[in-house]
Amino acid sequence: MDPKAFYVTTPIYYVNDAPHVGTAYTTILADIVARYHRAMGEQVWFLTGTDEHGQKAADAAEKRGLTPRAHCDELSQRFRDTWARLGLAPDVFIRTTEARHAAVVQAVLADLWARGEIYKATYEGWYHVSDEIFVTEKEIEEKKIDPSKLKRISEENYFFRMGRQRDAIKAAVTSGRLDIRPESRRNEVLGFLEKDLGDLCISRPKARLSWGIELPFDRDYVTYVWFDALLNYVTGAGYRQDDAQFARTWPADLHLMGKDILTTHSIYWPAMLLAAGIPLPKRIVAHGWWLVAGGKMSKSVGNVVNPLAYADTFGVDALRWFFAREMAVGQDTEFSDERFRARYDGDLGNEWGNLLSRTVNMIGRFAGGKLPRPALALGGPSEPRTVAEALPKVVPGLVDDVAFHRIGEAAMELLRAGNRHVDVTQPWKAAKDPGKGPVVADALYTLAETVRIASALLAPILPTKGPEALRQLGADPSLDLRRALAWGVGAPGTAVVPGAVLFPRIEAPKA
RNA sequence: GCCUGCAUAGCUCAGUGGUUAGAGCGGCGGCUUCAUAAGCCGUAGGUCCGUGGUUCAAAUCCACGUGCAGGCACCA
Repeated sequence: MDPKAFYVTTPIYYVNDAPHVGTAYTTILADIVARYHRAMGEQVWFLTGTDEHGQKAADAAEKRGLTPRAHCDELSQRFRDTWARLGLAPDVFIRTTEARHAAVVQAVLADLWARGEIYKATYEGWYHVSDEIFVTEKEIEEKKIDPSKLKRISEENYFFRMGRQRDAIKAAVTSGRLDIRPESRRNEVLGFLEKDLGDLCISRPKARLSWGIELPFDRDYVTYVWFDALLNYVTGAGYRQDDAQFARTWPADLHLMGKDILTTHSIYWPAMLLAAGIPLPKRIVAHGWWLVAGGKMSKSVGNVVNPLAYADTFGVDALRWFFAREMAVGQDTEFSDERFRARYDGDLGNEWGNLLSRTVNMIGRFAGGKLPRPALALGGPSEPRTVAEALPKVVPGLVDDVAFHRIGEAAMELLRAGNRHVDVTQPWKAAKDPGKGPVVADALYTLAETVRIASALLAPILPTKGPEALRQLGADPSLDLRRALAWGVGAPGTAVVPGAVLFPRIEAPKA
């Protein structure tokens, strides 16, 4: 049997929101996760996609004079185009409007209905007549809705017995079988589970909303959001379509998402899976928001960051680096032009790109363009070597923790040690002294290994620039990361390939 | 209203009882030229939110207060 693949997901994004910094961040994060696991020799299955049913999509389509299908085709394509532009390579881009997904949703619903996990009941509440939606008392108060627009009505609907699953979910979270991170979010979920867990309304009468997946046991209704959207994670893994694929993909190893939809994923989704008899995902990680000037980005304030503009100006790799390096997953973090430039110029240009330049150049000038054979074994002891040799022990754990800011910091620490080593050894001076050939060889070998290892380590975050740096050093970009991290892999005699400056200074004033 | 978390250098943060509290960035001074006006060295800068307590010893544990963030308050 094929080995289990590492299965990482983003949420499927609602088509009526255009791709923005939040969705771009989540998707890039998932791509980085996928690349690290691939770099370490694992099979990977990376899913993203679009959520396309529901009132907003139907309304928007009607306004444009399009069928919902045509409207969604167009908006879904916008996400695909954006991800392609950002160089993201999901293994599957799922759409909730795919026929195979409807089949999965209906099969699960039919099964739950047959086993009494779904029942019909009456919902009574305030209905907003012109908006054609039910509103809560909280919403009425907060949005100061005009009472004359509200009507008290009751409606028959179908409910999923979510409350039954409370203890099982709690047990899964407490035991760590369902690992929710960061810990503060896990506590939040456990707090939520302390109280009674209600059942979940999962339907809408077609008379009110027809753009959805029909309930298999009542053709007058479609299912509402939860089963429709969440089951994509199993559809995309081959559930009820390809048993072999499902077996090597599910359970998901990592559901990534913004903190806004944590409850949905850590309560509703596990409840659905438990009721359906499908194993739970292993881990849920909720990340924070990108803030601007200390506050949330908002369209009305006009302070929304367009990540594509940064990718266009500085390159996709630079955007990925900023996302990975600047935000500790789980915390809110500020996105500013100043910080972006500091990361680009400081980390990428000065520490990494510049060290690559000076190393390749010195090998060209003082070693005939080939990686010299060190006099001392592996170039002798040195600070960069000490730093590098600690990496294999910590990197896998950092990947597992989705702690890419720490991986970035570790790479920078290595590069800083490399830059110091240049000053300590001063190869350009030693090269003038015929008796110091061994010193030059050791220094240049040490520097080349330093940059090679840092570049290999960073390649999953910067999938263009990392391999480019490795090629300039004559190293193999396809080498397994665990192997590439080993000091001494660089073979004496390897020709360096001087190339373009890795991160040229960009003078554009604003992205 | 209830619950949780956080509060450390100008900025972002590390530091979960034990010598003069650390890093990166930024500031200031110097050195250097292999390199992308890059690099290196040195240096300044902190009542570790406040008050009280536990302890031989507290940024670190406890209580209260203040501030900020978040969750819940029967959101189909």
